[in-house]
Amino acid sequence: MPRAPGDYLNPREQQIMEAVFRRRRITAADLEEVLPGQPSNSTVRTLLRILESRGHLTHVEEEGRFVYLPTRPRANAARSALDGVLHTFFEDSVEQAFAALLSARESRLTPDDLDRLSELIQRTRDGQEDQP
Amino acid sequence: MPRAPGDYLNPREQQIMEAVFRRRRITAADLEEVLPGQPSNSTVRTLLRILESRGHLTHVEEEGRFVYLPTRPRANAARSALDGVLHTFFEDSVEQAFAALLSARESRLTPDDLDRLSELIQRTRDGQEDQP
DNA sequence: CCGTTTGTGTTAATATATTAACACAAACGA
DNA sequence: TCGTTTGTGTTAATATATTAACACAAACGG
Repeated sequence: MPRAPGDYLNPREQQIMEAVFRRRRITAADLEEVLPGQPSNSTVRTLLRILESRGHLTHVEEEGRFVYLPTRPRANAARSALDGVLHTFFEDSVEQAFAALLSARESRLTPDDLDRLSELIQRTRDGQEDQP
Repeated sequence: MPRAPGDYLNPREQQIMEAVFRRRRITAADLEEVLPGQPSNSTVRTLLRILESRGHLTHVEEEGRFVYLPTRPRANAARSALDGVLHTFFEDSVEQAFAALLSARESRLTPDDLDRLSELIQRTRDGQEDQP
């Protein structure tokens, strides 16, 4: 039975959902390698089944084994995750979050990267003109 | 005893840490109002003590009651949270995360907001010139 | 054909999280 | 002064998460 929406995932569930979202799809065997603590294959399959029963995952059968996929659209989940971080740490401010992303990453962002970001903003501005 | 670093928080711990980071500081009475499910004051205090024993919180006494604070520097925690989201959903790409923050928020970001973001990028670029 | 490998479902033991009862101290107002 | 309020610490019952043993099916190689 799915838990109430807005409920938080327990530690193992978090680890699994992150792995699935990162890789888009995952099998029990894959997950066994990914999860810390070297859980048994049996354990991993149980966890996957629980997550499916709670509505977080679904599965398709491929070549005899189960491939698990997130039920939530990826973009949707990504947005929620970002919103959560903004809410907790940045007073829901996109600008503050931007600043954090830029700062101390300076060494990793090339001038070309920055150009692309500027362009992205420009495109956003352009897009707004159509629907003011 | 603190758990291993990198360990995930359980649901209640997540809720509490988010509340503390959002408000910077919190008392048991505050938290009682914030947490879903109307836990008793006794319960809340127990949870806070556990979080302190695990190294996530510390407390100071003010006017006879305990005020709890995160042990981790806020900026540090914020960064980790952002990095986590980037890792799970955006292939560690700042650019992809930017795009997500901009898209579908268009209606909420004013042209002035966008100007400020551009400026932020410009400042980042300027800062880099000093240390190429 | 039969043992090995790799997959599944069922079920249950154990560990951890979650909740709160209870006991006690200090501050406050009648 | 004495009951009430609001805080604390100790302790324990209960619920949930976590782990994996066990049983069985299908595919594969010798």
